[in-house]
Amino acid sequence: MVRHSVTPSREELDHRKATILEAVVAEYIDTAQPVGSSSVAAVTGLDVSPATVRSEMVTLEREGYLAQPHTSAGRVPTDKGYRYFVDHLRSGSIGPGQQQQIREFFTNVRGEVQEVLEQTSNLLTRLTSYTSVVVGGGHTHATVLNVQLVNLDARHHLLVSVFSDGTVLKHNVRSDFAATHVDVAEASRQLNALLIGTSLDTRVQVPSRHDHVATLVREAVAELHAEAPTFDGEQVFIGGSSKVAESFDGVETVRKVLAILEQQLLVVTLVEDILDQGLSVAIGSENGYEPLASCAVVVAPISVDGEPAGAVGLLGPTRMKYREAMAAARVVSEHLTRHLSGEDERD
Amino acid sequence: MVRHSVTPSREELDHRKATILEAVVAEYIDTAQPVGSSSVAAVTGLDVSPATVRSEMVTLEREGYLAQPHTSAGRVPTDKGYRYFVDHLRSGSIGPGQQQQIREFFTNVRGEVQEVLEQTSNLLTRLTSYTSVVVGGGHTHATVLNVQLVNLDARHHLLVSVFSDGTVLKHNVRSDFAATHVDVAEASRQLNALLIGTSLDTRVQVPSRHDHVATLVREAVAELHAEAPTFDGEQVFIGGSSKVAESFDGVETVRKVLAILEQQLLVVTLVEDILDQGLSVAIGSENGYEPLASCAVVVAPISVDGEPAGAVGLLGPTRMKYREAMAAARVVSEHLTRHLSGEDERD
DNA sequence: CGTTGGCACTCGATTCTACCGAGTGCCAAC
DNA sequence: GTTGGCACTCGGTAGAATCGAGTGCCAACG
Repeated sequence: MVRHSVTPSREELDHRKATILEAVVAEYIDTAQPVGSSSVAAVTGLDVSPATVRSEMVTLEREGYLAQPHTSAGRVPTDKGYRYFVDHLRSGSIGPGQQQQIREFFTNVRGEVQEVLEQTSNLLTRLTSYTSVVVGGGHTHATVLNVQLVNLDARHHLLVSVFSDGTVLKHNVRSDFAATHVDVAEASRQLNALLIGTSLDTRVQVPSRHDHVATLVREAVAELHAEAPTFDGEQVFIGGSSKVAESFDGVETVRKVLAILEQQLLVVTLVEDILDQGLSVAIGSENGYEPLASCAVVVAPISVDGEPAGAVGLLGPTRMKYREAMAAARVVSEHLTRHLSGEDERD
Repeated sequence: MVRHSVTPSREELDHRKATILEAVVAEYIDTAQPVGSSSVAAVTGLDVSPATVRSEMVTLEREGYLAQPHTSAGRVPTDKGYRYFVDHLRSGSIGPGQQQQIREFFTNVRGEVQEVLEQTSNLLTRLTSYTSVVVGGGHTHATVLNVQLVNLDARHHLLVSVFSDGTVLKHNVRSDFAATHVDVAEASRQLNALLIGTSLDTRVQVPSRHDHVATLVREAVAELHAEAPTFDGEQVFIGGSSKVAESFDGVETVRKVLAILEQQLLVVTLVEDILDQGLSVAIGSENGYEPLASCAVVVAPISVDGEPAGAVGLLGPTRMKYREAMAAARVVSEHLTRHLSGEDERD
């Protein structure tokens, strides 16, 4: 986590400071109001006076865990404060009702991977009422099971390729000449011979002859391999964008966050950056996008047959309910991993 | 639309009333402020005093075209007022810059139909800064060009079908028995013989034998035809949802509208309802969804080879810039129609 | 020395008042 | 039918007063 890589030497706080900090964060998450010393004194089991709490708070503020909106208001957690809170969260589990809901979902869900991912995104939103993100992809190692070249008309053809993970790709192939059905059928045969068992990054020996069939084959292979860089097939499904309007109050903030969510590529990068850092939560500025400074993103990786294959994520305000969100993301990602690895029957 | 069915006899307004109404609507769209009699008197070429305008306004209000937020504020258009305005809009055209932008877009865009539609949605948003909707689908009459059954493992197979419009569908086919490659290849052959040239609603004669191959064929055909009802393949692409946050001020309104946009099926229905009524704009309550009461939706149909094939739409506040929005929707839909009908070269 | 109660102080939020002015409705005169 | 005149309405804004939650500081206490 960030703790290892980003903040090299993270100080620990003594028990009392930690308790106070956690109380402030918890209450602020709950109420969205600056938290005062007296309510902290009341709620913690510390049995100290507000005055003592205040003097500790001064320290915590100096060390960057807390902030004051203005002199003589209560304290509000900083990103660093949230970070401490999250890192010291004993990971909770989710309610039995939600357990049930998730189990039900995964026993009933059927259909294409994409649909499953999309539905999963909706599930996460229902579970947490935060905006959810499901990134799927990374089947780079899938191999070709079958390819087929199909005539659309004399000069337009469609290359359909089936991969071992069930993905189907299609590519338009044009020819400058009118190709006969026989040409196409023969090209199709050759393509199969050439490509079956290869993955997209395998170099294959294409015929160099100049007849129609060879040209078709070359074109088709070129088209297919042109896909390689993007084939990762990263797909994003975003659910519950309307929750953004609930999570943030400034219309302007809502707009900014929505604008980010619209850029799907950016969302993928965001989620993967977080995972690459070994994090499971990115808080405020940690996520690296200024418009998302008031957001926290919870992520959990998914894998297929042991290979990383995407992630699920939840986006909410920095004062999000971390325990619930993290638990939901974790449990769903585990189910999804199992589901995609084929432990369930698919339609 | 609504005019034909809902408001059977739509009265015309005399010239002066019409001018005043239009001035009010135009200014309100521009400023979002209630419009007073004097500014109307100043801006119209009518050469009448504010007092006269006022007395006309009283009539317009009684007839339901205008409303007052409160006594002694200016007037604000009602849905009916906007409706009159829109119905009497001499349809404008779009700026040369935008023309250019659209032309450029359509000469450069390439790739799958879906991607084109998605990109088009983004284009519309860029052009108008309203949320845009592109509904594609309705290739019900496409016929099968080629099908292919592929082994995933002994009991899981993938049926890949290519249609005359370039669509590719895939379906999982399970067998209770371990199918050999030979079985699958033979089933594949038979499926081709059976299905090529048929459309999804064509009944085909499936073999009734009980051997492995026949069972596979039956399963595959069943799977494929199960798709028929939904095959319409209605797809929605929504662009610029962040614009919602700009168009409306109440956070609550923003939330409601976003929530509607999340339900893609609902969006499709909405757009199609409007088209079915022969409308090109639905204003406020006309669209039939209470949460969209403060929205206007501009639509324009698209077709492929003469067949209706979806629509483009723009969603904004009732005080949207109708002329621009309608022009943009119309022009883009025309381009898209031409593009999808194959008048341009595709990659 | 850490802890505590006491206390003056700060400053956003709330309430109240006064007031301004855009815009209306009405009416008498043209 | 149109117009200028005029009293009236009522939302919006500005300023003043007040409130109170919460702070910082300090002296006293164990």
